Amino acid sequence: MSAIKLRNVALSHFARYGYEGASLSKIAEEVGIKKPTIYSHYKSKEDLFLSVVKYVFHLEKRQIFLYFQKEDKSDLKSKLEGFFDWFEAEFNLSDTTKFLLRMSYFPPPALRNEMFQLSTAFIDGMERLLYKMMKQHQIQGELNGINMKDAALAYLTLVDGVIVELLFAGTNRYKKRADVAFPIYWRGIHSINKEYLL
Amino acid sequence: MSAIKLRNVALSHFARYGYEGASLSKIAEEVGIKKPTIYSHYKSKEDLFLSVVKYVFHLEKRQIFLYFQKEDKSDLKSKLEGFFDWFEAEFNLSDTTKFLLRMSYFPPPALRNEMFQLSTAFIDGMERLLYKMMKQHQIQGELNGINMKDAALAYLTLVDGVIVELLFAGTNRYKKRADVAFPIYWRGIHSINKEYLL
DNA sequence: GTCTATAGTTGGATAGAC
DNA sequence: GTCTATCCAACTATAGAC
Repeated sequence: MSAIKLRNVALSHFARYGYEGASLSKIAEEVGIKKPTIYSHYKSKEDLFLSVVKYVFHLEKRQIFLYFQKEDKSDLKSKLEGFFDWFEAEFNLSDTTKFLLRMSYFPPPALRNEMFQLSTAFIDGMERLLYKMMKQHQIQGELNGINMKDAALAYLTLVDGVIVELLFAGTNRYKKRADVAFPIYWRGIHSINKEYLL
Repeated sequence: MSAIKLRNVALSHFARYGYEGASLSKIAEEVGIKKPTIYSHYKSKEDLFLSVVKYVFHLEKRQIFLYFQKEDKSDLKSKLEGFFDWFEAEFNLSDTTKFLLRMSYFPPPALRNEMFQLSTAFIDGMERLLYKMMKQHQIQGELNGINMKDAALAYLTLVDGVIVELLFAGTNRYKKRADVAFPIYWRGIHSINKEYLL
């Protein structure tokens, strides 16, 4: 009954080597079973992959939701700013995020449509979550006169821009980007001075 | 003498299917030659790949340099803002950018170090190019009191955040991100009002 | 559920004729 | 430079014993 371990090892291999680059032999080897045993759990490589995909999307959504729900940093700025540190820790802890990013950006061609729908739904969910949260802080007076939908979308853009640096340039450059770009974003959504609109 | 066509087809296949997913048989088929003929041009798949990599980095650097050098939009804001439209056109025209992004984010494991160095150098070059250009506009008085290195880095972060949306969500969402996030960035680097620093 | 054995295909790569 | 023919290793997947 190594179904869970199998899924976790598969996740890690897909994240590191891609769908085509991942080998069922090597996955089985790391799990400690023989290759044909995989087929008693999943009927094909695609089946295994899709199982991992669904698991990862569910997990990631939940994790991010929990982060923003936490009460220890109750003001919005701390939450948005602190997200980068939290994310880096998550990223280094497991391969789920790397898997999610890789398979969203470059899905196996045969599963392109399914992946597109899943990742679009995921991003939409993030946008709604952020929007809802920012709206609450607007009522509390922290974000007067700001277009919340734009602010949420721009924040997601910022997050993506910082994260891709983590993918291939490592922790140091990631942190630098976050430290530099977030304050500019934060000032950008607050400066409603018309002088700067053109 | 189909060396150039071979390189272009290989580029397109690596971009769409990844290093492992690309097949020399299929590449040869699309070129209109037989598979062993590839080996009269390149001594291995890795060799073909690295040849494409160097070509693409050279090309991309040159393209971006030329865009920012152009004189038709001489003010900085137009250039930074117009980059997104220009980039989208480039992206849809060929697979070079997709190749570059894919192989920078998720290089073939055996070539991880080489790719890391190449993409780091590329990004550094972009940062210097932007910094230099912004510095000129600062002298002209367009960007008073702004930390140029930070502004350049934040702009690259913005660009990356917008581009990744193009990778998997398509043109519409890409444009939306650019339209929403750029003005916030632009205001962010201009609002030196200390009220918004904390 | 897990194994051994193996089918069937495709992968990258080479030898040698033209 | 391009081909045919071929090699060998690796892949996904299946059959059938335990």
